[in-house]
Amino acid sequence: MTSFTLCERLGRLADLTASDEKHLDGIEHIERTVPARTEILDAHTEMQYLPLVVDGWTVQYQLAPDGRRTVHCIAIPGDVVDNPLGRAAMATCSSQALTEATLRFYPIAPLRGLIRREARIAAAFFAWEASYFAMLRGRLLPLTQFTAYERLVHFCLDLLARLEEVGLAENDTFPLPISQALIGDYLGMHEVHVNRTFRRIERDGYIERTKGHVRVCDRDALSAMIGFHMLVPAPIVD
Amino acid sequence: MTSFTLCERLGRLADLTASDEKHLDGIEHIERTVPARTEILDAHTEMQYLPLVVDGWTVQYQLAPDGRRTVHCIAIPGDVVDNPLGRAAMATCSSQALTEATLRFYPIAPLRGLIRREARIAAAFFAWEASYFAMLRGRLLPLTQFTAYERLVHFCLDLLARLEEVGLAENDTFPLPISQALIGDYLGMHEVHVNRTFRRIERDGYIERTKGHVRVCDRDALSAMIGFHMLVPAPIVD
DNA sequence: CGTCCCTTTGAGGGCCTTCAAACTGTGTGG
DNA sequence: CCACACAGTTTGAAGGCCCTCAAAGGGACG
Repeated sequence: MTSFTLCERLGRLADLTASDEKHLDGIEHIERTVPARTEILDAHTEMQYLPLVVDGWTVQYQLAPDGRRTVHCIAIPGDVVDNPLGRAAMATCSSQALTEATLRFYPIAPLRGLIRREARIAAAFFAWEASYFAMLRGRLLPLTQFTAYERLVHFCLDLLARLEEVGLAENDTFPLPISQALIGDYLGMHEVHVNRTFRRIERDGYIERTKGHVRVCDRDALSAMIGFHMLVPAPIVD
Repeated sequence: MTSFTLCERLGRLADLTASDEKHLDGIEHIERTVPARTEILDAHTEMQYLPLVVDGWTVQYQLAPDGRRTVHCIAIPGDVVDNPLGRAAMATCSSQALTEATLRFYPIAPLRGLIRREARIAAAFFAWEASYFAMLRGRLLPLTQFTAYERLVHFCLDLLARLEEVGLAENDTFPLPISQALIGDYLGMHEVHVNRTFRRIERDGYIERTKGHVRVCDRDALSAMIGFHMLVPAPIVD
């Protein structure tokens, strides 16, 4: 369930013809497994490949000149680390592996060619970008209006839903192999406050935390608390 | 300079053939001018049209169940209010006109057909979506790490650059026909604090405010203050 | 001239940050 | 096998940025 090829991933976003699939599968790609903390992308360098996460977690982050950091995206299997195909190939963020991670790197040049020639492939990339756009928009209300407590609740529900979708979470339990400092940079709050707030949510009986995992005890109550159903992007249909 | 058709707008994002342009120009659209405060979109209703702003300002916002509001996008001429083509047609946000505004509404069904059949048109929509994605990502560092002062500085520089690009700002001066409450909901701060912070920036000599307009006095100093050049999305090239 | 929307200013309080340090678990080398 | 380094978690105390509540002032409009 977690081993996507680019063709399979795009096939979920648009109806590809057999010819499209042949084109996509014909692209030579590089598969590589790297240990945790490996740098995958450097900001301000030219991207040669589209990096697709097959296994493990990666993060995309941006640094301010003074060292402050924001996390653009926490990528799980099935996600692209960064997609340069719709814009200049210069990487706008840095990225590194959070766990041991396996990635597939697809060369950009032939993909650009396919997008120019094959409408369904271009449409699939369009839909893919739209889904990432929707995901990012879903963070605006939490980031601008929610309290730390609510932001963290939203974070848990969102990650649980995303991981369930690729078969990496069940029984309301999901792995969380990342530090609280990173969660802080993702949600715009400080490491120390992430910790205090997490413990408060746990003390309130809404979640349980064990080593590297979180169990959501009362999903309905948490969803109602933050109106989660209203924040989830609509599924892609035609 | 501010009167875009959809075809012209897409043509800036990909190389369209004469045939593509004919297809796009062949789509019957509705042009409508509405007074300020007119509702343009309602969340949770089906979108039938792609709304392109030709003149005036519009805003896209989302409400939390308890009434808190976040502004997803401040749309200026050349922007789409919301693009449902890459996803389900259900509107995810509401939208209204901030000033008197002229919009062109392009029916969705024929556009979906074109995207499925014409690769360059699909590619242009992909690039368009990618540019909105990049714009949204550019707000993450301000929203999560910047102080209110820095966020407001970023807001001014960003809006100035966007308006210059469509010929609606010059001499470091741009129109700002929106309330401080709305700016607050865009930047995740309260109306009152927007006001205090704006006046502080003005007192510090960085900007001047006159009725409905802002002049950036020391653009270089402000850009350096927040590392603005590092936050601007890269231009679209092939 | 009154209403409405928006801006502006003041005072007080709370959420979150900042600084600091102790604690835990893991891997490494002597 | 222990000492040590290192990364991450946890807790405490103090302070500041921003929020909240409140109200006055200004401009547009009927």
